[in-house]
Amino acid sequence: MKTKSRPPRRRAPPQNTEAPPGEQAPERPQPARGLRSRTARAQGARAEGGRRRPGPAGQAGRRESSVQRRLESNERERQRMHTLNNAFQALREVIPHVRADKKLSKIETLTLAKNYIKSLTATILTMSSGRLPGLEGPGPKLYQHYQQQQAAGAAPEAQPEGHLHKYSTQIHSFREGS
DNA sequence: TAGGCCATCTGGTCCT
DNA sequence: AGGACCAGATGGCCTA
Repeated sequence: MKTKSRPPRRRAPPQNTEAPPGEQAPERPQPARGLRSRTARAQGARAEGGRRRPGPAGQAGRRESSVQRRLESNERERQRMHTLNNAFQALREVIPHVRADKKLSKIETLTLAKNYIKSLTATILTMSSGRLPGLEGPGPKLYQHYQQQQAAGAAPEAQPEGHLHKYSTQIHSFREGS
């Protein structure tokens, strides 16, 4: 895995939607000076060939309403992906990791989150099944759930210390930018 | 320059 | 029927 410290890339509003300019999402940044927007680039790419080239029915003969539906669908898909990316960003912000200057990739975020959750679970289990006699509620249930997971053959390395070690190792590997 | 990561478009499928 | 979801394709940006 490579180290990345690049600034967030700018996204541009769609160039080809029928929506009036006033309806552009305000949070959408303008394209960097001198750069074509992604939408424009994609449209260019479509014109240049590849899978996105309109089929025979889609060139001059495609009905206006069909084109309109496609544009609306594109916009919804864009919004959906923005929502997904916002969720990724929110997740990044609650996962402790060493290099705050380095933005975690999506796969790194998911992997780190998974192991972070496992390490927290292991920590809670250690506390609830051990030295906290007064603890009632989630502790024993959590422990039962954990044992069931183990019995179901979850992760072979799934020992409480193992999760913490794995998470810690992962953090360090990110620190070194590997 | 290669490889990783990403945004976007697109068509198919699922769901309400 | 229409929207949500998904995965493939594509090309740009960035770093090593």
